[in-house]
Amino acid sequence: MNVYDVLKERGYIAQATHEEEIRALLANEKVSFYIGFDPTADSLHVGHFLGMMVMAHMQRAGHRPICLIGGGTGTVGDPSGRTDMRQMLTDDIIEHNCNCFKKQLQRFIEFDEGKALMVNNGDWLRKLNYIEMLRDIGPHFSVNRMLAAECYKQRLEKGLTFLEFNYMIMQAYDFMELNRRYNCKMEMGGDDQWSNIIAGVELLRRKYETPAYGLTFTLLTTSEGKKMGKTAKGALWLDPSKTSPYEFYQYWRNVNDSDVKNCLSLLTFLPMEEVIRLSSLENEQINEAKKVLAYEITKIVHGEEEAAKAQEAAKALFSGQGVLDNAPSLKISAEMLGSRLLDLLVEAKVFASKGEAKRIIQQSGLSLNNEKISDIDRLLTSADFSDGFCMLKKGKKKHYRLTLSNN
RNA sequence: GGGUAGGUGCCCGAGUGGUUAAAGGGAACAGACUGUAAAUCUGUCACCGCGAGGUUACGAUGGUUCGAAUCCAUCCCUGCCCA
Repeated sequence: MNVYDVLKERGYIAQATHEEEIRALLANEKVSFYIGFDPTADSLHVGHFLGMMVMAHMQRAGHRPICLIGGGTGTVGDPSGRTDMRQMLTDDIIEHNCNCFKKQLQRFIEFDEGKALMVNNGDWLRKLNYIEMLRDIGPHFSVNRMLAAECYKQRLEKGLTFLEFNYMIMQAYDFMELNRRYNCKMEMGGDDQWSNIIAGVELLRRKYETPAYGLTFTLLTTSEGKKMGKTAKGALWLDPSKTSPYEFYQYWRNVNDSDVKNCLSLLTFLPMEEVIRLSSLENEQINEAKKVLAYEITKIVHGEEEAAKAQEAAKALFSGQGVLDNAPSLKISAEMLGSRLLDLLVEAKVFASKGEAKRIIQQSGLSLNNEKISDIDRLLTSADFSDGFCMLKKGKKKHYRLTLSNN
């Protein structure tokens, strides 16, 4: 089966510059294609993960992914679809973030034997000569056309700086450079990148009359159209120290019924028949599908062992069976015993402030060893511990396994 | 550079001297109902305090006033129009 059809069947594809030609191209030759990742944070998140899934499908089909790290474009910041300007990052932060991205990408894409490439656009963008660059590619861009691009729509109302306006040109330049260096023929990206992608495709076609293609994939949104992968704390990160495998697992375990199918087909490698079977389960049966979904994604992102641990912990916490060893834990210093539970939990960042803690306790949202705490002055004592731990529950779903430490 | 409209809590947005920790909406959080779902309903939603109360907050800094998010000055930032 042609990868194009695989991608289409699984619901990845949003827009393509030349649908039939791309289909034929992917069927007939091994194609080098690229996806760019701008180093806006020190970890990739679920949005990036979707792109990596696309890369993985393409790689499995024999094509060559080029992961482009935006060490150059990251200095400018992509205004696409945004209402405000991105915070300008310092060179040090950008470099650090690039390194973090590199490490994470290596976990998902197979780089051995030239099966994939990882390059940084800082290598060429940062040493460009302004006049030369302008004269080289400037004539191929129409400002009128650029201004009409969908990606600037929001910003034309709120204000767009020249710095950011140039982002599109830099991205187009990247495609040209990758085409020259690695014979890269196609650029892929999230659908919000469509304008930037056609800019590159058109540049190559105009300037060199080279065939170039662009393909965008669906953005990961809920059935209500909201962005997926947002947690109370912010993004759902792929870095286990920023979002623990358990939290990660729980996120997917709790998606809406109506999003199960989409998530299964986009974020796991399960065969489509299985995706369809699971997502057509009804009522509480669909929980089975959610368990599979959570397990599968966690497995891809954090490995089988972590996925199993997360699943085990969830089972112990929510069904009361199995071992609690892998439940999210919290160490309490032994010498703090006898203090107010509330103070300890604020100290441990379970609550953002004492006010919040009190409120939750007053709303009966906190329980210790399955008993609701109603007294805000409740002390935590050794009597609460058995077998060296006690279980704390905040709200309906947040569990902590408290253990004692000696320092 | 000139004119003009603005900068309010996580976001949007009302408020133009005192009863305003600041309407309303959204998000979020807790509870009920459930399937670790959705929808719905109820409550909460700056910080400290058991409480009375206190502290900090409406772009920044200074000032007027018994009292300012609201008035004045200077500065910074943004939109629009003109050059």
